[in-house]
Amino acid sequence: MSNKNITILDIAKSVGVSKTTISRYLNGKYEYMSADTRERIKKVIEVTGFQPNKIAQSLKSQKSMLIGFVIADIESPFSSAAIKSVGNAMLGTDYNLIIANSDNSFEREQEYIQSLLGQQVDGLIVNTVKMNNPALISLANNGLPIVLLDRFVNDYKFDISYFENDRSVTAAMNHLEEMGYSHIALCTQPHEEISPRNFRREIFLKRLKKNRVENPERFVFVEEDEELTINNIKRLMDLSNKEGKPPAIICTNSVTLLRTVKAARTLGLRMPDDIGICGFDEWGWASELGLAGMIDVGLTTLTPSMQELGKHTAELLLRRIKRPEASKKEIAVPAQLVVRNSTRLKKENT
Amino acid sequence: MSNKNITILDIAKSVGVSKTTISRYLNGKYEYMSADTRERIKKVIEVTGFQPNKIAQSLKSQKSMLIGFVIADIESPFSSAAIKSVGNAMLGTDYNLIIANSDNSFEREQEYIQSLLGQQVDGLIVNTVKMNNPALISLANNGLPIVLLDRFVNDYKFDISYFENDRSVTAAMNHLEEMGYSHIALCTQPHEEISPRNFRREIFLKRLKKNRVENPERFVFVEEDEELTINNIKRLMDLSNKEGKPPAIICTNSVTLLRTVKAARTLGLRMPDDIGICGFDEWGWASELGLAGMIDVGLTTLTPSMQELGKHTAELLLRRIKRPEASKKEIAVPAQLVVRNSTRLKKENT
DNA sequence: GTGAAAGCGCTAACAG
DNA sequence: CTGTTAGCGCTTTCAC
Repeated sequence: MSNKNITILDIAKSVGVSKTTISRYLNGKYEYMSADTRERIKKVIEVTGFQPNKIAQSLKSQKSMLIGFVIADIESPFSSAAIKSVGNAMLGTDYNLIIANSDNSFEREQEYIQSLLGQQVDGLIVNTVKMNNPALISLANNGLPIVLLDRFVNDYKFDISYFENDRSVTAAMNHLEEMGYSHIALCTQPHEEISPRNFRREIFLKRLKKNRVENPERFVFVEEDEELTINNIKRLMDLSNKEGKPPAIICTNSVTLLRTVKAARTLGLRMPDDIGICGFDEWGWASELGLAGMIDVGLTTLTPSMQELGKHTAELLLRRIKRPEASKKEIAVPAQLVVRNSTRLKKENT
Repeated sequence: MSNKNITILDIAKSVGVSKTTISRYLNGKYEYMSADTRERIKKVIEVTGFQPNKIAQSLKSQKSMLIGFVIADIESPFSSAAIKSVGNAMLGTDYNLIIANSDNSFEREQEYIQSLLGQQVDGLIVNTVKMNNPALISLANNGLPIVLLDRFVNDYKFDISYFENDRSVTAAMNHLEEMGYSHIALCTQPHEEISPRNFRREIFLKRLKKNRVENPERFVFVEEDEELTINNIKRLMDLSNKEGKPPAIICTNSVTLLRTVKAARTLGLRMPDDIGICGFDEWGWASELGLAGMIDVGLTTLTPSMQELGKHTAELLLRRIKRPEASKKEIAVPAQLVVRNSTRLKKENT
């Protein structure tokens, strides 16, 4: 905080005018002063390198120009890409981002939001941990600009930008069935309170039911660690061995995707013939570099544009801040199915 | 900023005491009030959900509890991992991070720092774009707590946490020579103003000179895009074809590493026999998941602990804030050479 | 054109 | 134990 402690008053004295005039200068109200004083003020400010104290400005103006960004798991590539893209989208504006990592804890999410409110943020971007989130609803009702990131909250319409789930999962299912894989499993993380995971799971189950797969719940793998992944893959292999056709797995995010590929490798299974693996990939920069194409034989992915997600999120929030009464908007960002070798089952295997 | 606008005064009235008492309560000075009033204050605060206005607190206390974090390129995996790890290290503290992305522009770096100073940040973490940075030096001289992240600044001793370069590059060189690769090249990005790139380049050149390689500068590839990478690899292949032994490349960060692998694939070159590729890998999250092991045949990497880097950075800054006069510290975080298939040249090729 | 003064929400002497 | 008061650095009426 050691901003040389030079204040508006110092400048005023130095120029030989009052605080008021300096303040006016800072706020571009040049019509209230002579060209001469304006010029002199400019000089002094340049020489001294004076920076107006935003804290004091905020106290008066009731605007902090700060946006709170609460992310569920800063360790995941989704989050990195989200920070990057929202950050980029905020660039032209005067807003700064404060990042908080709730680390998948609802309690921490609550705490951070409280702390950010204390910080007087002008708005909040929340990648929430919980679908059931009355606290968030009440904040929104109190007029705090809030935009959700990818995850919905029950019983209230927020501004939100999210990845389109329905067509994405369906596209992957279509592709895998066409290639001739036998059983198809969905590999996800605990989902009770996370909306996209729920959506994806439901779409998947609906499809299996349509296909008259009995007891479809068997094919939803909820995994928290590698050991579980390995066991699930083993089970799946056993099932499909009886069919004479290999199985496939759809992973609902990049973390599970990598974990699944790693587990398959550990088990000595080769893609695409022993097993087909594909999944959502939100690794931002690395998507553009073609990471998925370089992993193992090349991974088939559902690749959404993180840049777009971030851009929409930022825009929604700025719009909400500017027009608190505007109607809520939900923006779906599509994910593109990029077919690579990991699911290109050779026809003779079918 | 719509914090329901409830202030310390509202609480005071509601409890029937003065602002002072509320303030004391907020600051834990319970010895200044009766157990009874304390209890009543607690009740009212809970009921109202009152949050003290940090802006006002900051104005008084001259502490914003905000740390500015200026990153050179938020798109790179290094940055994501750095944000994550510094963020984690700040968790227990009351400080919040404001992230600014200078996007490799020195001008933007300057602007952001000014803006953050205006924001009255209590300290700065800078992953600077320029070794030659008098502005940063003058800020430090003015008593602003500053910690550098990985990149040094000339002519001034800052607190800094950085990746150890000397032993890392040397270890990679030793390994590649042992495996029997002919020419070894270093693949880097423009480095004039970036200290680690300079260091790594110098260490590399010194080694080549020691090996009596003529005109060693030929083997430093400074690349900005994929096309250049492809051309450089072609040149290198031509050179080593004459030797009857394949060449190898050391990449100085994960971006160049991925680009190089991709280019080699494009050229139809297989690792490790046609070409050996290895490099620094700072992709944090993915390191733990073993990404490098999954790319192509598995990449040999120099893997530093991002967690450690972030932890040290945060600690250095907090220490500097607490003890402005403490002597400066430079902390080197070692990178571990992890040998994988991409450089395991089969002996018969030698 | 310019300035005096009040006040944003909070803290910290100083008095009782 | 509790309250009065004077600011923190800035913006904004209202007067001149």
